[in-house]
Amino acid sequence: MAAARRRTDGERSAADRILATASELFYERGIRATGVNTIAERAAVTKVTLYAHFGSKDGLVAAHLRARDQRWWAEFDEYLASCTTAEEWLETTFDAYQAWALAGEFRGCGFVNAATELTAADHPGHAIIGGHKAGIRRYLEAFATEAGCAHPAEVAEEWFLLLEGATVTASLRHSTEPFHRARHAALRLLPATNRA
Amino acid sequence: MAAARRRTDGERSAADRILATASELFYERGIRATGVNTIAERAAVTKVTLYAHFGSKDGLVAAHLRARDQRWWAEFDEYLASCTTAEEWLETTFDAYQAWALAGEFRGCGFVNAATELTAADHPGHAIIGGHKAGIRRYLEAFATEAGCAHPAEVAEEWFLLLEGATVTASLRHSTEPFHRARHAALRLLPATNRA
DNA sequence: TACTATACATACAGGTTTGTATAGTACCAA
DNA sequence: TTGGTACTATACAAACCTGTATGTATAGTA
Repeated sequence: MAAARRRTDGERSAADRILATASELFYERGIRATGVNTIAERAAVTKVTLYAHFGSKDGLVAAHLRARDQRWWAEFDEYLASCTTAEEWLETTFDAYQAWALAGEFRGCGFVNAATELTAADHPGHAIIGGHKAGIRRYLEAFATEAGCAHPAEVAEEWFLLLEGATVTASLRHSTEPFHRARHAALRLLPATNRA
Repeated sequence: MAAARRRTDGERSAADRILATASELFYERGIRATGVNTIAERAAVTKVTLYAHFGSKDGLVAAHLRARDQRWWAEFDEYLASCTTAEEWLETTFDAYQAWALAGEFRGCGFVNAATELTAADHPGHAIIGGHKAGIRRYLEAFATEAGCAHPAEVAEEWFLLLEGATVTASLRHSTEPFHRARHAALRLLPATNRA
């Protein structure tokens, strides 16, 4: 029937378009609230193509989470590239979260939101989400170790809890002030365990 | 056709059964994932009765959030009834959260989960959720004031962020350890702002 | 006795969901 | 020129969704 339009040079592949569209809609509207029909339509792709690439909606959800994880680390690393001391890293981490919340429609952590929607305990997404969060905690622990904390794992965990709490609260309150407050608390927790 | 079975003495009304069932399923499976058909069936009630009482699914969601808020405060107040000093209140607050996470299937904060599912910004649920969280913050601020903190609002907010972060993290990790860690951090944040 | 409230049963409308089946088209490389 | 890849278009199955229409039965109250 209609033509399979030949993809011109700078154009993204169908798979790329599907994944980008899905990531956007899954985050902004939620996973259950976003149907594959809508994704296919917005990506200017047929449902057949979508299923050929991702197998199922759950497969697309997993791919979305993997892609989001990659994007997250790329942006985060770039944000922290100029830091030198551990204190600077720590502060900039909270600033990075705040900047992220200011850019575009903020709906909290996409991984946490996905986890609450994926009620099937064996969904492949849960492993990706867990890995993402574990990675952040390792990152923070490296800061704490570098800062010479006596118990780096514990301080890192406390920073992590502040970041998670600030993310949820900033989303609910439509404000970035919680990140500022969390940063303040994190700095106060740093010397107390360590070099007092 | 079949009888409208007369409710015997100790038996709950249809409305009560609907609300209890909905609260259970909305929390355990999520709001979008729970259909009104399922709720009616599990509550041993017809869909017509459900709609007569709550008007719409959104109406039922709002009623569920209101009821959950009431239950929450009742349990919380009871848990903190025996406390006398502000420090004791603070510690017991974190213990109460931990105990809550241990009882039954823990899926994080039902209000936060609901907020991420209710993508319509004008859904009546959002006001209830916001009120619930504001109430907790006020409670914490009262502790901080009683403890003689110089900046009670700010310390209370930091405790609040720790509680929120611990709740999300405990849910994702299927562990209550985050509450223990959060309590530890909260206590370290108490004297630092205040009576140092 | 008459009225009202509450709940029942059944059926359906109209839409959306995920996923598949079938057939046709455009391009590239051997 | 032939075959493979990547895609399009349309149509459908089967289940589920929210919400309503219609009629019936029971119990308390005036």
